[in-house]
This record gives sequence, C-alpha cells and structure tokens, in this order.
Amino acid sequence: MALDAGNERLERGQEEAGREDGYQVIAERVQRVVAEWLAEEGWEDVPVCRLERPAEEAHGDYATPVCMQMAKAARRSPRALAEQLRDRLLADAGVARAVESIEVAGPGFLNFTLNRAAFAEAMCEMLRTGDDFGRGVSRPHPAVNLEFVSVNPNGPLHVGHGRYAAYGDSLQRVLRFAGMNVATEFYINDYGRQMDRFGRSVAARYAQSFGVDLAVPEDGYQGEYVRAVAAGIRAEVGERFVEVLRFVADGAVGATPDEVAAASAGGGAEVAGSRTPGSGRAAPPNADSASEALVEAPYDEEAEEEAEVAEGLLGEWPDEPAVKEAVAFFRARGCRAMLEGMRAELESFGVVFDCWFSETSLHAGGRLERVIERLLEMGEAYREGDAIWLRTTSRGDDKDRVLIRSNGVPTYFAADIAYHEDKLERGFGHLINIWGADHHGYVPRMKAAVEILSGRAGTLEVIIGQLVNLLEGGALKQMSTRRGEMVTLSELTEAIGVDAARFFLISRSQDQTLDLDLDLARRQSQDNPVYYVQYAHARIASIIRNVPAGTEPAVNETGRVFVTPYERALIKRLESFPDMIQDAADRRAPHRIAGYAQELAADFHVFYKHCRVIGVAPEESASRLALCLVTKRVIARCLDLVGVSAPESM
RNA sequence: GCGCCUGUAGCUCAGCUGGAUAGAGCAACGGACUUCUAAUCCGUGGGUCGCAGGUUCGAAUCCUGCCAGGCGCGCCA
Repeated sequence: MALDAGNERLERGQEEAGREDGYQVIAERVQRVVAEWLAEEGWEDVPVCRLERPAEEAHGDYATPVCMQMAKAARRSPRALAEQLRDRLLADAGVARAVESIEVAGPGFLNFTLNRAAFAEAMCEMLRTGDDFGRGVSRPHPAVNLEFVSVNPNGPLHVGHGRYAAYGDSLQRVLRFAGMNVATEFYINDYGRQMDRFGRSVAARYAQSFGVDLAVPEDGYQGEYVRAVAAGIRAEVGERFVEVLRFVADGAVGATPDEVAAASAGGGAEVAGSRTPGSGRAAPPNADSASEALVEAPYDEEAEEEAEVAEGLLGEWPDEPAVKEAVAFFRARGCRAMLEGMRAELESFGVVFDCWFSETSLHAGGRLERVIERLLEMGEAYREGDAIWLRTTSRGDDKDRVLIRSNGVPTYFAADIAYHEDKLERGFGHLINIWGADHHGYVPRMKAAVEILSGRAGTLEVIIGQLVNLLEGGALKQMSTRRGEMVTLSELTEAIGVDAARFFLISRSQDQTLDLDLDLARRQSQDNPVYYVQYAHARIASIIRNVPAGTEPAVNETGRVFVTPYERALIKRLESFPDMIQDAADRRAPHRIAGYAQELAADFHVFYKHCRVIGVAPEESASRLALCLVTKRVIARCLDLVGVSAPESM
C-alpha cells in the first residue's frame, strides 16, 4: 500500500455493527473469556485475542493462536494453555451453543468447528439482512472528498487515466458501502502553458482545414484528435478566425532564422515538462452540495478566454490583440470539447463525478490571491526577493516552496492550495487525492499546505498509484499525449469491453506497475476472470427462474440442512464478506473485492456441481435456494463495487 | 547521491498491521456433459517468496544491509 505513514485513519465504520453471525459471536465470547482469564492470572503483555479463518479446512472453521502468545507470560507450554482455554470456552454457554468441537492443534492453536445450527443461523441472518448484507454502519466522521483522474483537458484519456478512474471510482463505491460520506471530484487542469500550446494546436488545425499553411507548433499537440476538435469548432464558427491565422502563418514564414532556431530549441527542451503519461492528479469530493454545476459548465468560458498567461500563450506567434483573442478562443473551445468527450467517455466507463472543478476558476475568482494573503497574515508565507514562499519545512517538507514567482506569476502549487482551501471551506474534513507515482515528490508540500490550512495533520491523504506501461510486441513503448502516442481508454474498452477492462484494471493492487499489451489483452479477453464471476451470477439467476412455484428461500434452523462441505464452504465465504469489505475500505484496496468475488464464484461453482437446488427434498431445496439467493446478492454487490455489470444470463 | 514503489510457479498476479504444508488464473498434461447454463467441475506436474543477516515460539509478511527494475527530487505542471 502506498498510503502515507502517519496518516490518520478514519474510524472503522462497523466494528460493533450488531452482527449476530457465528464469527462475531464467537470472536467476542472468546475475547471475553481470554481477557477474564488473563486478568485472573495477572498475565500481561498478551496481544488481543484474534479469531482467524484458517485456510486449511482441516483446521476447523475458526482458529486462534492466542495460547502461543500467552506462553511467555504464563511460563507454560502453549498446548497446555490451549487445553485449559478449551475447557473454559466450552463452559461458556454462548460458545458451546455454536460449536461442534474445539480442538488443540499444531504448536498450540485452538481450532473451532461450528455445528449445523451455527451455519443455519448465519444463513438466516444473511438472508434476513438482504441487500444490505455487508454494508457498514454509518457513524459520525468527517465528510470525505475523493479527487482522482484530474488531467489536462488537452488529449484523450489513455489507459493510465483509465486505471485511476477505475481505482478511484471503485474506492468511492467501497467507502460509501462501508458507511462513509464520500463525494468525488475531478480537478480540471485547464490553466497554464500546456493549455496554451493546446489552444495554438487547435487553431493551427482549424487554419489547415481552410488550406492555410500554419503548422502545429513543435511544442504543441500532434495527435490526430486535434483535427476533430478543430473541425467541431469550424462547424460552429465558420471562417471567423481564418484571416487572423493566415496572418500568423505569413508571419511565421517571415520569421528570421534566429527566431525559428530559438523557438525550436525552447520547444525541444520542454518535452519533459509536459504532464507525464500515466499521471493522474486527483481532487477531493464534496458531500451533498450540488455537483452538476461544473458538468453543465465545466469551467467559466469567459474567464478562460480572458486568462492570458503572460508567457507562453502565443509562443512564437505574433503578439497582436487579434491573435491573442483567437488563441484564447481556441483554447477555451478546445478545452470544452475535450472535457465533454472525457465526461462522456468516463460515464460509459461507469465513472461519474460529483464535481468537476476548474483550475482556471481559481485564478479568475481571486481565490488564489486571497489564500496567499491569508498565508502571509498567518506568518506561514513570506517574501524573499521578489517571490513569495510557503514555509512548508515547518511541516516536514524538505525545503520551502514558491507560491508566487519573481515575475509575479503564481505557481501550480499556489493554485492547488487555493483549491484545497476551497474543499475545506465546502465542509470536507478529510481529503483523499489519488495521484500517479510521478507526482509523489509533490506529496510532502501539499500535505504541509493542507496542514497549515486545516490546522491539523492528517487531513490530506494521498494515495499514490503506480503507472501503466504500454507494451507493443513485448517491448516497452513510451506514451506521450503531445506526440499522440498512447493506447486510449476507448481503444481498450472497444477491444475487450467495459466489464473486462474494469475488472482487469481493478484486479491488481494500485501499488503495482501494470504492463498493458493491447494485442495480448485482446487475445486473452475471453480468459478474463470477470466472466467466471459473472457466469456464477447468471447461473444462479437461471436456477431462480427454474424453481417451481411454491418453493421459497428459507432455512429451518433445526432441520437437516447444509450437511455438505460445499454448502458450508460457501456459507463461510459469504459470512466473511462484511469483514472483507471493511478491510478493503480501511486499506483503500478495492482490488481485494475482485479477488474475493473470484473465490466466492469458485465456491459457488463447486457447490453447483455437487448440490442440486431443484428436485431435492423440500427443506433442502428451500435452504439451498436461500444460499443461492444470498450468493447472488453478494456477487452482484461485489461486481457493482468494482463497476462491473451482473448479468442475469450469459 | 537522497526519497517513494516493486521483486512470490514458465506468464500475469494475490497473500504483506507475523501463524499451521506459500495460493489463484493463464499456459502444459489427463479426466467429467440423458440432470437447475460445460464461459463449469475434478486430477497431475510446476517454488532458494531477489540475496544476506536480525527480531520472534513462529517471517513471503517486521528491522538492517546489499542487488535489480520503475518513478521522483524546479521560481515545471
């Protein structure tokens, strides 16, 4: 995990959610009995007793290693302690009622085997809870803002962005299901030199479509998609900007050799300065405030058109008011077009943001000046030379960071501070940002800034996701938005489908770099484990369709049900679902849900092979139908949490 | 040089806030469809968990050092 050390964890959402299933009851009873015993004997330094679910079936349904941990304090052998603890536990009515046997095993483990009634009871409970099974209980906690994807709107989304979209969206779903109040946010990096270059690139393509010989700037965006953007604008405004751009084209032709050389040297050096492929900066979400506003108007177009960056807007183009106006226009329209494309693409990918927040709006609204003024008044920012700095070293950063450059232009960092101040003022008490690994050097200063703004450490949590490598024929290929070299998210989803793509992207820990070979993915898409899980769901749906009228899911706790190991294995897996959810939420690890879903599907397929639901004794049929029903709900829930559909038939 | 992430089966990866004989999928090989969907199931082979120390009753997991790969260390974004 790449969660920051020292990050303040949100309170566990559901520890005492009042669960009545076997695990919870036994775990609590065992803990109590052990605690009493320890107090009686005066043994100290014994860790809290944990009840585990052994991987090995021979080790029972639950197990605890606590006797080995007690051995030192007790100065007795673990097995002797285990014998004694077993007797104490069997004397406890709550434990005795649910347990078939308790055995001392191995070096001193205590293994619990549940009786039939306990399984039936667990099943009843899960059936009764319905669709809410596994849902965490909401308890007081700060509103959480989850920011992810957050890219420059100057190119299509590529698979790297897709990975962050899949991860962030799934995390959001998991956190909500675990009981937290979460809002998602997309920070639009629509300000700065990259966007200026993009604006000129769109303008050039527009001019070219009229036969004007105006090249896309060397430091601009060469991708074919820019032509489409330009065509869209042409359809809207016709010839309105042709003359201005023809003027630019003629001017460029007339440039002196020195000017051309200087321009291309500058352009070449900036390649590394553009946002690295695969990077994603995430922004925090918003509780229940209106979030559609920015979807309607992703940013203030007027402000955007007026936002002239002193340097860079025009590049080597002539500095004339009409040219400036044109570039600002193309930048704004191009940005809007890209954003609309992204929003649509993300939506078809199953990712919908609560809020789209424009960086430009921070500059236009005076928000940035205000926060810097505030920081100066607080004494956290200071002037040195012609620049203004933030004292981030007071909160763990390596060096202080510039907010306003000597030339008066604010840094990206300054805008980000204003943005995070805005999130805090909107009422979010906990901010989670998902960033690409190429931004991890930015973490300390941002955490320092948020600590200064919020007055406490731990308000900002940054999750670093590793990058996606693009492979072609086994060889690594560098992605570049500027050069238009990438595998786009839509290429991936067209090749293998949304479900397979999301499952593929979410199945790996975000801590792991991901190699993607599109040809390989296409060839192997039929092997995608997502179909294995979905097939289990469809099979259950089929059973339910075929059940004769009159058969209802029911569990007779005293009856002869769940006698096969296949049923028991399935029940145990289902019973562990709430703990798995809590774990996935706590550790920000939605990939665990994909893994769990596969295990659950496997348990079901085995059950299916050995246990008939239809055509057996009524009581057995009813109990197995109940088992199917709960399994179906949990599979559907898992699939939903990773953003994948749960088909009724395949 | 410093910091973060990673190194587990032929391949892709789980497991990492310490537990029992290290798992899954794919690939290879051999079986199972007159029964609720064979996109399934059953079986076989496959490992110095990068290396070396340390802590512990117990280490893939924690600590230290080393090796290898990725990313980062701007008055860039």
